[in-house]
Amino acid sequence: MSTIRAAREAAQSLSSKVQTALEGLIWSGALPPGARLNEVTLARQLGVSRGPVREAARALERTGLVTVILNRGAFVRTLTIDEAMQIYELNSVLFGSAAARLAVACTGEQAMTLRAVVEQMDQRIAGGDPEGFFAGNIVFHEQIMAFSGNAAMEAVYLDHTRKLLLMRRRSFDRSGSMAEANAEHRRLLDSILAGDASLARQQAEQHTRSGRARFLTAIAYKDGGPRVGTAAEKNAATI
Amino acid sequence: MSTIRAAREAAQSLSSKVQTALEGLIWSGALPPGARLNEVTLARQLGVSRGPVREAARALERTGLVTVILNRGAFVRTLTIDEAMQIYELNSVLFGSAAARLAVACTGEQAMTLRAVVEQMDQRIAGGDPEGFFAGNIVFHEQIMAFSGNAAMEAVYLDHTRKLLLMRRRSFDRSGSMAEANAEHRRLLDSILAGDASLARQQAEQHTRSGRARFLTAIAYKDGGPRVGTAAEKNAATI
DNA sequence: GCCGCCCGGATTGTAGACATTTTTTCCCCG
DNA sequence: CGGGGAAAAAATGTCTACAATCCGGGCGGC
Repeated sequence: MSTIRAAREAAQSLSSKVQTALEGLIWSGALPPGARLNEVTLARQLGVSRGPVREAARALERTGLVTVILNRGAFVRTLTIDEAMQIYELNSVLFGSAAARLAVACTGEQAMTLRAVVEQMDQRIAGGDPEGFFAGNIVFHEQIMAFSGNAAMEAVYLDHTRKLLLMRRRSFDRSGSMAEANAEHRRLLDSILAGDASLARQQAEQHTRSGRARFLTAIAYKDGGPRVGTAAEKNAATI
Repeated sequence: MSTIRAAREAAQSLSSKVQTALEGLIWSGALPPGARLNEVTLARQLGVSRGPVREAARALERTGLVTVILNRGAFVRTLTIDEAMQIYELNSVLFGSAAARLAVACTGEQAMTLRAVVEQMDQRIAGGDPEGFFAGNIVFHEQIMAFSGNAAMEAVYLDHTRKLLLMRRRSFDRSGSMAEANAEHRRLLDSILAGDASLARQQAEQHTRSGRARFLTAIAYKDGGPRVGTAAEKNAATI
């Protein structure tokens, strides 16, 4: 029956598979920000026709990964710092709301799950596994959103976090950031378990802001610093 | 040059026009919730090929108006009461955040605009123009979201409000609701102009909850009441 | 020497045709 | 007379072909 499940999952439309492939190409940098998605080239590379490629591109447009211009095609979206800041603010509100909700309605099982994730992240920090920590970090936030019980909020959070993830991976290069972030996770979890909704909301929002700060620091390191400051005119610098 | 502008606006892809047409069909009830979007029929009716219809349907899927199932097509989405409640909660958080932000950063021009909208709604209530009030109500909320200066939040709010609008129009059938809602608008605007972010957030959230209550009342009237209560098992009743 | 114009190549937008899946219908069997 | 199953019909998924549009290079005029 495992084969049945496999066959069932394999039976998704070509567009979906193409969409996943395109996400991978964007992720890996093979399609850098600003690049145009040439329909015939991509179709040939992926061994499909232009139709599925077009549908996948339009789907990616709705998720915000690309923008399409009439008669000119789809371009990999370049997120400005301003847009990233706005997404952080949005995520802050959503994550804070979810934490507050969870503080008054957290089950024992959920608490154990969250504790386990935090423990695991600590181990991965100690073991020098930044990729593992990164994955655990995502799980922690997504679990809290999922446990909050509002599917609409969760979907919005996931959508926007994915956009940020396109560039955020580098934010945790320094091990100090990871320990700092996980300490915040632990404090937030304590507040939730204590049932203090107001404190949990505040800590969740603060944690998101800290993540934003870590992200900006990483950007500054990467780009050499001065640019972030000088480009403040429009903050149009792509990341 | 007016002709140039007109030509420029007319020069949008067929998919966009088809999408608008489909939204209209769903809006008007010609495509009731649960109905399947027959590609060849719609294509024939609209005088285009299946391609644009498909693209429009996929676009509508991302906006949440339809859901598409592999090999079965696109169906007009049926929003459950649970989902509507979750969207109200999400909107409450977003609207509250925007109001709080606006309370500390509202310009004089923005204040005048909002005041004018509220005045206009009052006039339309007095003039017995529920459709006009309904439009003004949307403008008021969207203006606050726009003035808050976070495009990401605004986009999320608009997207989800549009889903609710599919059914919310009937919520204001009783004139008492309109007066009540506009009184809340006025109080919220006063808080914003007073610069009290905390109060503005609270009033904005409260206003959204009131809107949810008005909506539930309208639903109860429409469906005869008992169903909402008994269907609480899964709240799967479509609206 | 520079600007504007025109034309060819390339690319996207749309239409129509074929393949695959789903749904419906109808017949046969119990 | 009701239910199961197979075949036909219909609908979607995908592919190929054609039309409209946009970008870059070269030419002529000022």
